[in-house]
Amino acid sequence: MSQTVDRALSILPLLAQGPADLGQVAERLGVHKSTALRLLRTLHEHGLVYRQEDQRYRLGARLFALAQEAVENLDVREIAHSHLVALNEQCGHTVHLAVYEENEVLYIDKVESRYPVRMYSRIGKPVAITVAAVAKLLLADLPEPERRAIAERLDYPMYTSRSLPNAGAFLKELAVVREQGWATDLGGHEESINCVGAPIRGADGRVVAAMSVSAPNVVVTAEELLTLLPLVRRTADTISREYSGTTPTKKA
Amino acid sequence: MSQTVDRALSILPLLAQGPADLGQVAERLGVHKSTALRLLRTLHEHGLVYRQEDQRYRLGARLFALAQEAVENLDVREIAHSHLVALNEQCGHTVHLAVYEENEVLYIDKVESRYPVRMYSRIGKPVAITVAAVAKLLLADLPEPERRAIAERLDYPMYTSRSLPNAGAFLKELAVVREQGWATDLGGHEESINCVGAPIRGADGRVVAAMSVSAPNVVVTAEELLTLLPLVRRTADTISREYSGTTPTKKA
DNA sequence: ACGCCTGTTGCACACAATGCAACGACTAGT
DNA sequence: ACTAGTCGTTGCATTGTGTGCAACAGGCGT
Repeated sequence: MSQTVDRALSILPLLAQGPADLGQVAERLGVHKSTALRLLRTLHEHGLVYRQEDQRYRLGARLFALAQEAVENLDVREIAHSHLVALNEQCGHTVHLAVYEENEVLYIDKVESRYPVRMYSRIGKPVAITVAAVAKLLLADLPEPERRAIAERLDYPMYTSRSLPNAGAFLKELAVVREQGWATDLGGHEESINCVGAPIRGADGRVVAAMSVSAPNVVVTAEELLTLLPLVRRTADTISREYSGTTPTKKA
Repeated sequence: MSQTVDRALSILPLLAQGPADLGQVAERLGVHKSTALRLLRTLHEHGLVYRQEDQRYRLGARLFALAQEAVENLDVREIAHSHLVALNEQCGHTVHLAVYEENEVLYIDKVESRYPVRMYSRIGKPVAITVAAVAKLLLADLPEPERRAIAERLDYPMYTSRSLPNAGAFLKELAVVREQGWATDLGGHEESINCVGAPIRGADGRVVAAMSVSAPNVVVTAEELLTLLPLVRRTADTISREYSGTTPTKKA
């Protein structure tokens, strides 16, 4: 809608791929160097880009601070956190919390496994949307047309032989998840990693977040992990209750 | 430098404090509602703001993703990480990695303590700049005029009775740190928490990052923590060497 | 049904962002 | 050492683009 801002913001994902110098930025934006310079300067003043010693630009510090403040303002996250920690202390495995937003599913909290073998993931990282247990839970709750639209639009990378291969299989899986009220990912993303997840619901019953417990085969088998399901569901329900009871608006 | 972009970017920190509706945004920017609307729309298209059900705006998902990609592109962090993990496995305490950028010191990596009592911190969060060991290390290496300028400009909150109270004391402490090549924070931020830190240097000898080990009194006394100093310094030096040896530009 | 509040759209005007060209700093090549 | 080339930076005229206004639409409460 606003050309100038649009151009300026396009610089961010560009720099996310790695540092770039003025010429590169100007070229990839399709604008004159002087224009790119001014945009970069403005971004710089706001701390969103940083100029390193070799004069190239990269993303700046304030971006972290912003993302940080943003994530801390999410009510679900704040309420859920202590419960996730408690769950982790009981079972010892990695616990994740995720939300759906604008066609993306992303982790907003994580409690690390206490076992030496950890799975790689990080808060803020987009989730493997077609296979992760939390993604299934979040998408399964969307209104039917939107769910279908997204399913059609997605790519279905075969991370492993057990990844869901296409929109049909995915939608079918979502139907199952929706029906049973919990979800799994048994080696669909990483051959040796399994997850069990449950949804967190708001006062109106809509799914607002999803949580899961993940563990590699070498620590517990899929069957053993599934025995944790009642515990996971109970934790999710506890969080749901607490979340629903919250006064809608908090502080200023 | 660019008015439009400037205004648009000013919205981000504003929303970081919490969700706001169109009117509030327009008012706090000092522009017409229609202007604010267009700016917000542009931000929205880029995923930087999200419109929640009650129509209010808050920071969006892509912000996380950007911050995430950004932090993963930092060479120091990538190189240091495995060493930090190794150090954590040896001593069991929380290990931090921080950098200085544009008047701010911020954590860019962290390995959690294996002890049940953990200190609160989060990567992306600005560091308590006047007391943290890593902050002292990073500021101590700045050229004298800049160091002095920053010291004068800072606030000196008395987190505890052992916090550094003013610019004079701070600069004196920095001189000591600079001289000895390591730093501590003994209860200057949280009464019961101590840290020992060491600098990581680039090929030219300049400090590019700083690392520290933190532990609460209830786990180890300050004296015991100080016995880890040689280990911390050795780790920092190892990282420095590896970092200096890196080819300046990596991949595309 | 009415008024009030908030978000949204179309439009004319003015200003602010743009591209150009010239300059300065720095590197590399001969 | 001089030149040719590259890259970042600045001042300026031109116009395109962002702006505020005023009118409209939709929701909510009374």
